[in-house]
Amino acid sequence: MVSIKDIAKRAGVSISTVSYALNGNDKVTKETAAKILQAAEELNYVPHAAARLLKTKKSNMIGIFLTDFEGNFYGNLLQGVKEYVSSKGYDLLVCSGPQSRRLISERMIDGAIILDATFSDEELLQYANNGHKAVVLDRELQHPHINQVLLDNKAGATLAIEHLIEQGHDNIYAVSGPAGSYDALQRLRAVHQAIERVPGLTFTVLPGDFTKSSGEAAAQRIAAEYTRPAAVFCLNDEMAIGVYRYIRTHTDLVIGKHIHLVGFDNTELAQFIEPRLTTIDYSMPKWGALASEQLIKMLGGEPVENERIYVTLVQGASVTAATGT
Amino acid sequence: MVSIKDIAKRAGVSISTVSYALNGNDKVTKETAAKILQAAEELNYVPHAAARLLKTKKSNMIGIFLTDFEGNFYGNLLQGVKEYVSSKGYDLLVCSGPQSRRLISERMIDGAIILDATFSDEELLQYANNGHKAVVLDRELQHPHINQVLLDNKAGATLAIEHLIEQGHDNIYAVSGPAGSYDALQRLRAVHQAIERVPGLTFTVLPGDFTKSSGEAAAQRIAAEYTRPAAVFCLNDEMAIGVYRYIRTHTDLVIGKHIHLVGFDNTELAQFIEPRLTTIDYSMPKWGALASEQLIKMLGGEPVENERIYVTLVQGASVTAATGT
DNA sequence: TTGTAGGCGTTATCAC
DNA sequence: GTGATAACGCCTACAA
Repeated sequence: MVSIKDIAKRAGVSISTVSYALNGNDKVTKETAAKILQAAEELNYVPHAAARLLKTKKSNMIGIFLTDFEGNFYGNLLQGVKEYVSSKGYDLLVCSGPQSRRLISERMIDGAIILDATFSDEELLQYANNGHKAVVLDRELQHPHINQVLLDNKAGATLAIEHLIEQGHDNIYAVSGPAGSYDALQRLRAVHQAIERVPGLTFTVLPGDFTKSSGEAAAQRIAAEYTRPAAVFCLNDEMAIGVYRYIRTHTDLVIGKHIHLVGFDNTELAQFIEPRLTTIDYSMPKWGALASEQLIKMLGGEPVENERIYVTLVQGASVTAATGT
Repeated sequence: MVSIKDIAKRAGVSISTVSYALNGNDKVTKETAAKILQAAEELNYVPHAAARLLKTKKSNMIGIFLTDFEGNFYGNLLQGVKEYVSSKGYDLLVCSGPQSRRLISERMIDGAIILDATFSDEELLQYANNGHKAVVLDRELQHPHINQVLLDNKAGATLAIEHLIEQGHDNIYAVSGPAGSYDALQRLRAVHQAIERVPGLTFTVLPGDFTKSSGEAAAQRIAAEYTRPAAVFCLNDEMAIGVYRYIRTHTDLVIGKHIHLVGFDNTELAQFIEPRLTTIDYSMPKWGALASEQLIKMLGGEPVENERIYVTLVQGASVTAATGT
């Protein structure tokens, strides 16, 4: 592998001159610089990132940590992150799994974006204490080196429940999320608040874990005890899809008539399914872009405030007005 | 940041002894090793990856390069790769965009998996000539440092067309893929071969680029010239979804009756859409796992052969038998 | 303007 | 068994 030493030899100068020339330092004359650049070109020199990192302590890479690679849930988020960070001269590494965390502690990346419930708060705080910067998308964590960019789960869940109530529904189910999920917890809490505001509702919480199959299980339960139209708020679209699948294949009930359904995330599938799923929408790319903006500001030592991503309700035919009582 | 030097000082030994102890070399006595490990623990030492890499020339990271992060097309592939490589002690970095290529040339990763048409063959060969190992999923490239794991596009496209013909269709369209795509080229070539084998078919190729909107454009064209049932083979599911969307929202034609549709990839959406899309299926995780297996073998200096991923036809109601002539 | 030298955190080769 | 010491490739005062 060719190093600056080789190119120094070929250009007949010292390695420091090469380094200067390569980094565009104007201490070196145009002629020698040209000579050096040419030599570098001829040898097709590429710098060794590790060596530079060792010295400069800056990798110009940022990492985003996801629970897994499944679903196209994250595609737009990643796109948002990538575009922003590369406009700032950073590279993006997408990471998943416990092993890849060494990228943080071993200083391969300059900062991290976390959307991965398998990180514990303690672990993250530990990294922060060791000087690593991060922005978290899935929890609240107070630390000078940690910034938050969170979904407005409360608003979303409230919109969902209020929409069902406005449509005249009074037999309401919520399908919850996995135990460790911050988003699920926030949403469920808001659901309870919205429900309690209106007297006379029948309300049931069914367990769920954000997977299709848990949606199916919930649908089975709902179908089994069906006596009158039910309104179901699944805490994410994935589970709502599970409900669709079960209701359609195992019952004679009809979504949008007997079962009224609301999801959360506005995934691609939600838009294509028939009838279209009523759900909570927000901008994934914006979420990603904002998160990376915050992170890069932190890396530059700028002060940042915690941010929030706003949500809206998109209506589909999966919810219609209740007919009489 | 604490380095082995610090821990050497605290344990009252030399840095080389520390290094030995940390790497589990049995040249050092149990007692000193224990003392050193404890000191490292107390200082909560973490090794600096860049320094190690500089010395050992092994990062234990492999990179997979994708054109973009969109769609959940790659989720299962990535899962397959990740599981395999982490079982072998490697980390996976998911990369996209021109900038991230420096990970290869700057030796941050030990090897690369390429599924990104924006890499040119020349560029890849250049990397290979510089000693970098790669397995390619989207082209044929002969080089001792490059291995191929390709889809059996020919079989897939042939299955698709033959299925349409068997169902009695004789008015056949193919919606092609983007210009640079190896997969698209292979599929289209096989389509032509299958078509030519049967005399008396009406056959039209429509331009496409693997996006939904190009599918919609094709559907528009097909609907405009509609006189009798048409059988359409979209070279991927994404475009087939576009066809659905256009046909459903802009025409009175019915998929599975007037328009018979086949896709390629068996994406999640294809399974949920009504009527279910007939498409070509293959195992994404297996593709990923096989690719990484080949790569890791290459890294270990083992010889490898090019591999192929087999495909099958899955039938949905988007294609039914032609009714009379 | 250019060269010398030291150091970044490791590993590895020697002596002791 | 343990400890100096020289790399690895690059950057950067400081000297010349």
